[in-house]
Amino acid sequence: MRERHNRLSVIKELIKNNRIDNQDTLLEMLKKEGFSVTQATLSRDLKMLKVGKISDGWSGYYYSLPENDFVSESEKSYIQDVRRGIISIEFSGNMGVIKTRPGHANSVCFALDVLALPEILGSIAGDDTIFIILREGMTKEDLLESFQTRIPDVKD
Amino acid sequence: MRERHNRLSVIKELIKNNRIDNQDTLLEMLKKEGFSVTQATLSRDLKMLKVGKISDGWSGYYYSLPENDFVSESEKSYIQDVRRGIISIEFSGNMGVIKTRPGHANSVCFALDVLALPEILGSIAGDDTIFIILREGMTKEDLLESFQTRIPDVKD
DNA sequence: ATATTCTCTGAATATTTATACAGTTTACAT
DNA sequence: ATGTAAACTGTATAAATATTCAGAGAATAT
Repeated sequence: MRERHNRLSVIKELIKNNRIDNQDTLLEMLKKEGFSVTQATLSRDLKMLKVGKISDGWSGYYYSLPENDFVSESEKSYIQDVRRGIISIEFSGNMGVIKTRPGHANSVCFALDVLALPEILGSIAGDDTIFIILREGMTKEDLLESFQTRIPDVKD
Repeated sequence: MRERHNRLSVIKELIKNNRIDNQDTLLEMLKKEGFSVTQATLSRDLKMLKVGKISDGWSGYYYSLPENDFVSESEKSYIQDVRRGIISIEFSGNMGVIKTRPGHANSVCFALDVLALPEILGSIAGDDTIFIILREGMTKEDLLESFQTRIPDVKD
């Protein structure tokens, strides 16, 4: 009776790939996938999967898998942005200059902003150059170390 | 009738500092804070605040403020920069002029840049004055509203 | 001033979600 | 084989949350 197990992973997929905002519609989708259960069971499944219901930032709510499977998913793409764009980092006092491939400064800068490294007070991007300001008390070593851990494989 | 505004920020605090898992208990807490409303109103408030309900990883669910208020701790310091420096905003056509305390224009301008309000196409700072250009299709009302939500308590 | 619109609200109700309870099936020990 | 416990589920219902409707002020326009 490993039925539930399969169902759970299907539910996970459905939630990841769709904007679902109530159990009845999810129930429909499940039926199409060949799983026929009642709302009560689904409710239990969702609880088991620790699914949350969060705002879409506009006027509605939708189901979402717990942070771990999500935040890091999105974070990964930012890390990729950094990896793809970055060429070098150098420092002068509390300022850093990141050189990027042409046109990549913005995506890298934005990504850094999202990653919210504690060492960086702020950053501003041109076309292939980013200025970063270290937060007071932070050193370039601190930042590079943070890079090492948050964005592995970025050489310096 | 600025009642709701106050209530919203109290609700925010309550949610941030407590593990609340239903509206009735939140309603109780609100009452103790001097706000007496019905569940219907609270439901609307929560929607307005984009509050979500997420798993505690164990066996229950609790209310949680949207990522935004959390992801960018760094954003808070920029918001502070704006609050500290700004004096007034006025508009003429698609241009805006922000007056700041002497020497603050740059920090405010930089902060606005980081906050990346969608209504602002670009901005340039002098010593106590910032010019901003509204993005096409955006109105000053849009911008002021954006201010309201991103940088609460900045009067205009 | 009067009309008009907008924001905010409560009461009642609809919708959505969770759970108590009972029944079925499987696993596993005796 | 029989008993017992555990996992899983549906039905019915409770609990939680959202929305419809109507109305009261405030704000703005005429």
